Amino acid sequence: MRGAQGDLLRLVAAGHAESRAELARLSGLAASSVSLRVEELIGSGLLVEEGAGTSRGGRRPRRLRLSPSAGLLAVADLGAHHARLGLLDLSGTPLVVEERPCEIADGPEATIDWMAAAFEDLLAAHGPPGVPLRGVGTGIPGPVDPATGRVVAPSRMPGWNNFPVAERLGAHFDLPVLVENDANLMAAGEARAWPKCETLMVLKTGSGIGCGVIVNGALHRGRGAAGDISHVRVRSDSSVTCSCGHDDCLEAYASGAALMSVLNEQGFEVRRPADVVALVEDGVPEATALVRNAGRLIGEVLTVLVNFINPDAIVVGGSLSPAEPLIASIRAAVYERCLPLATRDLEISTTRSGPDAALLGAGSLLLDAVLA
Amino acid sequence: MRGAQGDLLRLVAAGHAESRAELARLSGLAASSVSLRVEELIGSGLLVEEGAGTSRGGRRPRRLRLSPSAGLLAVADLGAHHARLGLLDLSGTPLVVEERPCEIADGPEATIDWMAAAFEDLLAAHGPPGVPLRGVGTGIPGPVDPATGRVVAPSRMPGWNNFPVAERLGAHFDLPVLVENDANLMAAGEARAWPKCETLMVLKTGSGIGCGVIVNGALHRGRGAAGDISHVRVRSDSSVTCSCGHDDCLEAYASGAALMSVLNEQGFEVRRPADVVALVEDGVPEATALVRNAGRLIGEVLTVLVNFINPDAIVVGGSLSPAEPLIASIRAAVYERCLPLATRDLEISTTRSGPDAALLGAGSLLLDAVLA
DNA sequence: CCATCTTCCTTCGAAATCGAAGATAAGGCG
DNA sequence: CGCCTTATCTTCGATTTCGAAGGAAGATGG
Repeated sequence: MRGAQGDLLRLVAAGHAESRAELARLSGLAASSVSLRVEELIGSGLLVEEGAGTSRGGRRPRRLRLSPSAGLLAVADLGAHHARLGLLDLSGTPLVVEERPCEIADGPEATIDWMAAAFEDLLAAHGPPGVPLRGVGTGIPGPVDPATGRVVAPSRMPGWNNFPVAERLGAHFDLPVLVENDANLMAAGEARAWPKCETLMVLKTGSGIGCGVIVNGALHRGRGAAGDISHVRVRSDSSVTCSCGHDDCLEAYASGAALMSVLNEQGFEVRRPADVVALVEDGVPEATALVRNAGRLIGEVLTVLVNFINPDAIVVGGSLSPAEPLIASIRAAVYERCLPLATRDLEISTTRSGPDAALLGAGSLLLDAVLA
Repeated sequence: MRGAQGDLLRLVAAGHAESRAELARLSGLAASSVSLRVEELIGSGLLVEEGAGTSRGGRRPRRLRLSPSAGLLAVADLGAHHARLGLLDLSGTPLVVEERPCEIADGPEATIDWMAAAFEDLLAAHGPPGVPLRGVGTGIPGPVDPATGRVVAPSRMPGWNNFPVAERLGAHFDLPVLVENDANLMAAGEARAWPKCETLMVLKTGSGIGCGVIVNGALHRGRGAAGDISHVRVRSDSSVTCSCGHDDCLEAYASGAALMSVLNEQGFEVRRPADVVALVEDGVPEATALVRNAGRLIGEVLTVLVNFINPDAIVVGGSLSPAEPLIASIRAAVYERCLPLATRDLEISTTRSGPDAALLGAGSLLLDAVLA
């Protein structure tokens, strides 16, 4: 969408503006120009006027929304053994979300082709007739080079190194394509739920430990690995060699995989990070102690980062995040050791967007490409 | 300066554009509009056309510069016992820079009033007649709340806590006033010398350890303390309690003050960080070992941050930075332990802007306020 | 030396944007 | 209920910006 119209559409779609007046304030355009463009957008069927908003002391705003028939986005979040798939409208509202089994170890060609078929499937089953698909996107559990859309040196994705994911996915759909690290997508999704926070750290605690960073309201990608904290050296009595070849990486002590391996050795049967959470909720002391120690280690790493970028909030998500002791010990470590100025208004809490955060984030980022 | 004209002026002043064509490319305006505005700016005496630039295969650009008579900026960089003072033109080029003794421990009122007098002094001696002062700014060796221009909980500035520096300085000059942490100013100054780097970490190694962060080309302030790494816990055999009350802060091992105190105990006479550098250059093994250890500790802290924000470059400045072993051991630690993706094109080197980096940074930031 | 290409800059009618004024639609208050 | 205040949205003439076309000045290459 060209020029001013695209800007307005983006503001509405992203949820930043709901009325002509808000659009004028946020876009910097004159109110009269906004009205003209909005009429055009309504005329072309992309926006709809829907009832009135609440008054702020004067005339009530006429609420604007993206037309449900403006288009659809198909998004996915790949995990090691499952994929979450969803269909969103252009304002990022999910029409349908499903989780399906999917082995990432089957390699990139098979996985991506499977994903494309699943998207077609969802469209046929849940896509309103006549509404066009406008973009596709997926999250990848490994580093992604933002420039090329290739996976770069992933640690747990055999066969994917340097594979041009965006290209392959684009071959199925002649549309804007987004390929992004899963923690980054999660961060982008959470960012919409924390509108007052300009700087945000979003932690994904599952089998691995991922982290996405929002600086100044925008996802910070760096060279594609920004937010990676899993191979930070932690202070520890023992000494463990991580898969990356270095000693005492955070991941080797505090990731879901590390916790599971210890618990399995101790005779518990855990297969997924959620099983660890279940043990903690059942009050199994070994599990609780382990999780608490993981939180302490993660928190100690975060102290450095909190002093450094002064985030407005730290959001903890991922399959391990429901474990209360985890977030409690993260909080304790951060509040104890960070500078007062950095923690004064710092909020540390669990996800506001829930398990679909990454899908919502994919929608949010895709929007920019679709309405460019 | 209102609207489009201000944007163009800023681009020229910041050194991003030198011709109408470049302005058109960078501002997003049409070439014809740029020409119109530039004519107006030349007419009002703010811009001057000065010779021709070098051809890039076609007609040579007509080079634009800020008029030397467009205005002056008075800037300072406060240290514990000295202040650097300078007069810049609006393009950030220094007319004069001086270092004068100044005790920050004399308290804020005395220091700021002294600074105002020194500015008047410089203007009288070096300010071209008829050229107006357009803004004043200063760097402070402690945290500054960007919103209020107050000093917040400084560690080595008795009597300054919560003092409204910007307000007091503004009472002397009815002009835009900038008050900013000194490491942040240094970062802003270096950023101009690293135009291809979007993300930059600038380390100030002197009596203390400061760090400024440039993300996406802009200074990241966070809550005012962003970049603070001096109170990060380091791995160490012994145990030292820092002035902040915690154990084993980086500052307690690797700051110039810490090195000086150890060397003094060993019978060397060192009064300033530069004396430490001199010992190292004289090949005194005790000093070299100490500096190398400091570099290693700093480097280990940086590994976390490099993995996290993936900077394009790390710039080391400050009075300790001429010591070769310091930067060498920082490099060693970072390259050894960071992710390959993060270090692939990472440059780690000493300052490009030299000792005036902070003054140049103050000019750069002040410009935004002056041309707003 | 001359044709051709590239880049830089200007000209001028068309289109978009602005902003002041006013119309419209609420809530608050005596 | 009338009147004031606040806020939203529209109308319309003035201003700014755009973009296509072309002129200016130099590079390139026979």
